[in-house]
Amino acid sequence: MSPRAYRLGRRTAAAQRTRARVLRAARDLLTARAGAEPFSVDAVARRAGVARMTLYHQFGSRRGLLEALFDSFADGGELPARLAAAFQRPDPLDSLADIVAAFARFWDAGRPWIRRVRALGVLDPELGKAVEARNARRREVVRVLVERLGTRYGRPAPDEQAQAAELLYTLTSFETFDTLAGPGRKLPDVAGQVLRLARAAVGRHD
Amino acid sequence: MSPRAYRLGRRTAAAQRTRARVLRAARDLLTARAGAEPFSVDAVARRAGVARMTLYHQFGSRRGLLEALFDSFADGGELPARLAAAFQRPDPLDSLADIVAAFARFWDAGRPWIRRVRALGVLDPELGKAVEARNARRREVVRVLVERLGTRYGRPAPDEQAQAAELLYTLTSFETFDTLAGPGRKLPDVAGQVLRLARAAVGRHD
DNA sequence: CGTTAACTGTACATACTGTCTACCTAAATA
DNA sequence: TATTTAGGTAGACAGTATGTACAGTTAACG
Repeated sequence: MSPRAYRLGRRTAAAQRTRARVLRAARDLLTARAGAEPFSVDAVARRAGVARMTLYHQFGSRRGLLEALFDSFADGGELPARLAAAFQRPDPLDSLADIVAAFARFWDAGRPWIRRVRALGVLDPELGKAVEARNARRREVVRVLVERLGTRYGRPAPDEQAQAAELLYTLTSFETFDTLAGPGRKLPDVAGQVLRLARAAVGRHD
Repeated sequence: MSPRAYRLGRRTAAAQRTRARVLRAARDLLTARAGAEPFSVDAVARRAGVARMTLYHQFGSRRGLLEALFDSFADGGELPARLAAAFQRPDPLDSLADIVAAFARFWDAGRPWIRRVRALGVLDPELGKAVEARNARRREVVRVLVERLGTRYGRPAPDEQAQAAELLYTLTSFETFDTLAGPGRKLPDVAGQVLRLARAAVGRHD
């Protein structure tokens, strides 16, 4: 697909490396114990072992850093592959189960710091837009799924489909997972509970 | 030195009045369009028409102000009365419906600023404790309800009851309501959707 | 070798929190 | 009436944060 850029040069390579190091430091800092340490540009820079100016040079601003962090996580993970695999299932109810499980894994992997980035997104409207853009993808995923369910199991009224999509969107949200998981629930248990509700949301109970 | 007995009459009345004015200003500021204006102690003071020092004098700190704001909302509303009324219903399934409706109303009334206070609670662990304390009440509400449902409709295994309580806790959370309501859904519609899931959560489908 | 760009160091303007001190004023009390 | 008390105010201050400006260093690149 994309031709491998074999002439990219050591300069950009090094730049990408520091970029990655900074993002990792930012993630670690956000993950750190109970939010005791405030998330400041300076703290991230110190943790990454670079100058504060490097951050502004590379990300433009604190917000830019957070957006880049959010993007790196969303793109870097294996969520897209898992979602694609879920849609391969012949029975859309199986797809639903896989999708719920995929999001549960996804949220669980970055729980402590995703929670904070989202909180920052609520407080900073600009950052909030970036978060919302990611949510739009999930919204599309559930919309397509509901469509398939309608085709397979009999199509309900359009507004009922829309309602089902809204419910699935909410059930697969980070907030639902985070609240339900609480301080120490096991991942499969939580995913199972969400799936039960999700089946109810589309009118297919156990 | 014998501290003179100083019974407070009109003074506390006046103090309560400024207190209320400040809290109102804080609420309005948090509600203000899209969070454009940052929530600073100074901004609240200006909006309330008092000196910044008055806020520190009255609430101790920015966090104290936010906690007071949160408390004033929780205590001042009609939620407790509605919950009490809900528990009067003979059929616990009717109680469930009323409880869901009560929380939906409650969250809807302060949606724009509750969202921000909760975000601030995520970022500030101390403030988060205050928020969590309020959630503990709701947790107790759903626990008692699940207990009643078990008595009335046949008691499931203890861990199933615990799971049902967790689900109801999540479904009645602000985050669920806020996500589901989106930008422009009608309150009764959202409450109805949540109720459907809540009934599924306790094993009572339509 | 000269150019370019990542990276750095320092200084600076701005804004916010929180503390301190002194002060004014009106209510409450002796 | 005289005095105490507490709510509210004003200004200065320290500490920390973001973000900008600018000059400097270093190493890859043509």
